[in-house]
Amino acid sequence: MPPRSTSSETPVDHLTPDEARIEHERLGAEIREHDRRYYEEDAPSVSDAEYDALRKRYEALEDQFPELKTPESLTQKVGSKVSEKFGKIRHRVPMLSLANGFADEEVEEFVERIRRFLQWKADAPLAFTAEPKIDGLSLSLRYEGGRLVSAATRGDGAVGEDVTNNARTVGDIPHRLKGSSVPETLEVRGEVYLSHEDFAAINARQEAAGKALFANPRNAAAGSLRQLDSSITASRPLRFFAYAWGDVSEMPADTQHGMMECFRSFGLKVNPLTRRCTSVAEMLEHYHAIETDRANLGYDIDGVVYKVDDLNLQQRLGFVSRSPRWALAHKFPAQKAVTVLEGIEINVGRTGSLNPIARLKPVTVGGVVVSNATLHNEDYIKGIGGNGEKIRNGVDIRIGDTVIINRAGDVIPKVLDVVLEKRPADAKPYEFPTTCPACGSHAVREVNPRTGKEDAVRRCTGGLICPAQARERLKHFVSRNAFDIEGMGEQRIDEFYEEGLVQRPQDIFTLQARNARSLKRLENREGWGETSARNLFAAIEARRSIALNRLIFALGIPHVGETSARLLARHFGTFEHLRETAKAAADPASEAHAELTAIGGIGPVVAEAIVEFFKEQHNEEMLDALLAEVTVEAMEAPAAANSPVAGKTVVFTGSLEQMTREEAKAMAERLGAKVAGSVSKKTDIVVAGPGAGSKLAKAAELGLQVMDEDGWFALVGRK
DNA sequence: AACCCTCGAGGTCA
DNA sequence: CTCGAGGGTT
Repeated sequence: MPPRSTSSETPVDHLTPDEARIEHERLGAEIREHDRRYYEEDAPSVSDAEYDALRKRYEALEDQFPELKTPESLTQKVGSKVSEKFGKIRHRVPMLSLANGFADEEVEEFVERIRRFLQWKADAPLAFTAEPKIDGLSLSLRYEGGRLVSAATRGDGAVGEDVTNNARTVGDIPHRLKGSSVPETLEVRGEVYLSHEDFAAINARQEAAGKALFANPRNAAAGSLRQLDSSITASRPLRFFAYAWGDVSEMPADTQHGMMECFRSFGLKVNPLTRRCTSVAEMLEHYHAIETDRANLGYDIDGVVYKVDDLNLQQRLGFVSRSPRWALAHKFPAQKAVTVLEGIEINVGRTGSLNPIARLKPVTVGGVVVSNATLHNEDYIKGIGGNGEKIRNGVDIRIGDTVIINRAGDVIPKVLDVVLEKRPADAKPYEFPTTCPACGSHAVREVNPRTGKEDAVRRCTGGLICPAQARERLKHFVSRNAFDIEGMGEQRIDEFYEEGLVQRPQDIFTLQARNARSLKRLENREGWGETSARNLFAAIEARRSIALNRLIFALGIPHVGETSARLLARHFGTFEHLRETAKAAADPASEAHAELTAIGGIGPVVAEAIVEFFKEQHNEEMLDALLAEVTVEAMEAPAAANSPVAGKTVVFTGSLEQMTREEAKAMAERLGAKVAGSVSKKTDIVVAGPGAGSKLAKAAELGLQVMDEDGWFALVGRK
C-alpha cells in the first residue's frame, strides 16, 4: 500500500522544533515516494490536490523553521529528483517494434506469409510501401484540433517520456497542422534524427567546448531530445520524418501511402524515398537502390521498411506478439570489424551459469568502440551450434585468434568468425572451466531428463556458498522490477557483501539497526556521509511493503521471471498460499503438484524449479527472516479488460467464411480471450461455421454458448 | 513447430 | 535500451 497522507491539521506555528523536524522528515520521505510512483511507475497513489497539500505543508514547515532548509531539502536541491526526470505519457496505441529480416529471401517469405494469411490468390494484387528506415529515435506527436499538444518517446512501447517542450524546438515538427482535413485528434509517429552535416557541426562545437564527443548521430539525437533544458535541444538542429500514426479520430485515407500524402499536406515531412511497390521484385529493387545510395543520403539509415499498403488489410493482419504482421524491417548487413581476441573471461550469473565473454583489442564498429563481446556458451566457442550442427564450419575460437565481430542488430557485439590464416602457431583450444571460477565448486551441464540432451550452459553447483551467485542474487533482489531499492547498486552490493554486512536478502532490512550499534558506521566511512546513509535507509524503509508479484520475482527462482511471477501471484493471491502449495507439491502425485502445473504458462520444468526452491532449508530460513521484516501486499484484482470476451475461452469450429482461422484466433486473443482447439467444460463460447461436426455436438451437450460468425461479430464488433 | 519467456550480454548518456 | 540463444509451453 502507498503511504497514507499524514499531513496533520496542527498549525505549523504550534509545533515544537522537534516535532517540526520529525514531520518534515516524514513528509519528505512521503513526497519522494509519491514522486517515485508518479515518475517511475506511472502509478500515482494520491490525487494532485493531495500531493500539492503535502508539498505546501512541507514548505510551510520550512518557512516557520528555517533550520530545516538543509541542502538535502526537497525545496533546496538544485535539480532535485523531481525536476530531474521527464513526466510519463501512456501511449493510447502502443508503439510496437518491427519484425526484422536481413536476406532477400526473408522478404519473399514475408510476402508469402501475408498472402497465406489472407488466403490471397497468387495473382491477386497486393501492394506494399517501401521506405528507408531512419536510424534515429521514434517519437509520437499528439495533435488535437491541429495543434501539437504533446510529444512522447517510445519508452517501453506502452509508456514513454514526455518531451513536448523539446519536440517544439524541432524545425520539422509543426506546432499547428495545415489544411481542412486534419482529424480532430491525430497522433503522428516518426523518427527524430540528425543529418551527418549537423552531427559533425555539433561534435565540432562539443570539442571546442572541451566536452565529450557523441559516438554517432543517433546517440547525439537521443541525447539532444532528452535535454531537460529545451534551449539546448533548440540549439541542436534535429529533424523529423513522419511514417506512422497512433490514435486517430477519423482516418483521412485508407492506404499507407495515402496517409503519407496526407501527412505531407498537413505540413509534416515524409521521406522522399517512399515508394509503392506491387511485387517482391519491385521491393527488392528499391531496397538495393537505397542501399547503393546510402552514403549520399546525408543521414543514417539502417534498412528499408515494407508495409502492406491497404489499411483494411493491415487491420485484418493484426499482430504477432509485439510486432505487426503487416510490416517488415529489411535491415542492411551489420557492419563488421576485425580484431584480436586477447582473453576469455567467465562470469558467474545469478543462476550459476558460467558465461564466457571475449576480451577484445578495442576496435570501432559502426561508430562505437567495442572491447567486449559475448561468446554465448561452451559449444559456441567450440564451433558447435545449439542443435549439434557445426557453426563457422566447426572452427573453434582460441585466445590470440584474429576474429571478425559485428554488432548484432547494430547493438550487441558478437564474435562471428575466426580468421584461421592468422591463428598463432601456439594457440591452444580453449578449455572451458569445469569448476566455478568464483567458488571452485564443480560446474556441470545438466542433462534434460525429457530430451536426454545436455544443457547448453554449464552451471556452478555451489549454490549459496558461491559468492558470485549470492551477490548476483542480491543484485537481482534489489533490482528495479524486484524490490527496487534505490542506492543499492552493484557497487554497494559488492562492498556490503565483501564486508559481510549484507549477504542474504533479509540482511538488507536489518542493516539500519545493526548499523546503529556498529563501531564502523556507514556514515563515517570514506565516500559516505550522513546524507547518503540516510537516503539509503529511507529507500529500504520505503520497501518494507511489497507487491506479491515483485516479491516472487525477487526470489530469483530459475525460470521464474516477471511474467511467471505475475501468474503465480494472481493464482495464489497470498505468499503463504504459494509457499504451502509449493511445499506440498514436492510429492509429484499430490493435488498441490497438479494445481501448480495447471496454471496456464507454468509447465513441468518451471513447477519443478519452484518446488526445488521451497524445498531448500536455507531458503526456508531466508523466507522466514525476510517475512518478519516486510509486509506483502495483497494481490490487486486484475483490471477487467473492457471487451465482452475478455478472459473467456473460445473455440472456433467448422469453416469460417469471413476470416481465416488464424485471423479469428488473433482477433479473439487481441480481445483478451483464450483460444482453445477443442471443446471442454472450460470452454465458454463456440463459434461454429458451416460443416461443424463433433465439436458443435459436444458444445450442445455441455450447454455452451454457440454462435456463428455473424453472432461473433455482433458480440465483439468488426475489428 | 510456433510462440513466449528468461537470462545475461554491452554501450551510451544523464 | 536492445539483442539473441536457449529452453519452456502449448
